[in-house]
Amino acid sequence: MGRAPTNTKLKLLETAHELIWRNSYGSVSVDGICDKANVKKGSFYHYFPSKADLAIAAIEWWMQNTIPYLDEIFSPSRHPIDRFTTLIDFIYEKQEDMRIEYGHVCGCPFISIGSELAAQEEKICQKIADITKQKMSYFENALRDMIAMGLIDQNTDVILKAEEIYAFITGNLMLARIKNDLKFMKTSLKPSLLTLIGVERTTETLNI
Amino acid sequence: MGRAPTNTKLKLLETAHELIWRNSYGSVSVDGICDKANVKKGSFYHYFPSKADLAIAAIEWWMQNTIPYLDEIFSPSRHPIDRFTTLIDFIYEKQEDMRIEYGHVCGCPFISIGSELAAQEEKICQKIADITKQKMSYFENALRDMIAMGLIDQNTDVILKAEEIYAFITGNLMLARIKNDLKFMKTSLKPSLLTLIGVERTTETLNI
DNA sequence: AAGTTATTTGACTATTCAGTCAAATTTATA
DNA sequence: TATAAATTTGACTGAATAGTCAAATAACTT
Repeated sequence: MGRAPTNTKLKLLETAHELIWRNSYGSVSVDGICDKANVKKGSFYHYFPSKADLAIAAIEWWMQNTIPYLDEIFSPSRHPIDRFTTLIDFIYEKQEDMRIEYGHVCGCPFISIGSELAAQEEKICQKIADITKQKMSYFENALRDMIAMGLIDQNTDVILKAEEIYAFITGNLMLARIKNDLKFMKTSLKPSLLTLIGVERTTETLNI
Repeated sequence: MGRAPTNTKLKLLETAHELIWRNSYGSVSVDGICDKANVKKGSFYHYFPSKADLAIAAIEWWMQNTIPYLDEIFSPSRHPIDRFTTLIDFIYEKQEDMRIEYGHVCGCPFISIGSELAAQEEKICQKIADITKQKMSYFENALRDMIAMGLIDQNTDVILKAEEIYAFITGNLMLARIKNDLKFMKTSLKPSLLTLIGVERTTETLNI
């Protein structure tokens, strides 16, 4: 009984996420999203009570989308140093793809939107804070393995170190977006990150 | 002959900068800026050809405002490690003041606005890239002194290291804004930054 | 085919937005 | 006091904005 669900909601999520990531929350209108998604405005408000709610849903959807990749990259079967270097490769490739397709480095959608709406949308901040914690837990997990393997200082505070790593990568993504330039990310981010983590030079140059 | 200049332009710069820093470029309207500055819209467009031009001028004005502080903090008469620790103190205090006054951690205005307008306003990106370079030159200068004093590895690439430092601080400011939380910045940023720079533990714990 | 339900439509508000402009006003100089 | 020049004003435009809603439609079940 009743009509089957359509893919309209998903189309809206995808379109909104892409437009907001490339541009900004403030510069993307509901009309613009609807046009690009070939959806009428009435349908939009059938699925989402407001523009802000769509943005939150799009972020949530994107994170769910990302988790399988993180699970693979941070697989316990992978050498912990390799997890971080693979993460950097993954981030770089995505950024480079988008730069080629859209003509602009796009950075991290969570951080860009979070910063833009930090003072306006409490809910969005909470959501992004949750995502941040979730991502850092991957780092913490890898750092614990590194301690167990004697790769880094036994007294490393993994919570703190994970936050440092996250801030470092975040900062690099922001600067890459503003400068529209992936040079640093391509050539220097990986060794810089390993130094930050505290991996010994000898291990680092083994190119694991 | 003719009428003397007034402080209207400055009032607009100050007001725009404060509102955009606290909120975002997209969420602040010309009307909002004019109301808060007690200036009529006609006057606004007498001084600035567009909203985007005001934003650029406000950023430029704020950087000019900041330079004397940077000059003092990075004075060659100061111990180079002390320059960085003083910078962190300076940043933290400003952020804490704003958090108390406005109820929200505000982060770095240059980076927030730059990220928001990265895909829309070429001019603003160029301006912020210039500011970034200018700030990093303070770091490079201090790093060279540190090499000369034997405080860090003689083979340190100061250009690269300055970029790392800038990204690290930037990332921390972004996360502080999104989480509305200065804990990490208050207690951990300083030691983390010194580790990133590569200062020996012994020197670090001297609390210079 | 009839009934049920979610989905889609398009026309509709009311507000806010950036930007315009000619006229009025202020303040300085000569 | 007359003149000159920058400054200020307020009313205006036209477009874009987020959001509403009743009616139409599509697709599924029985």
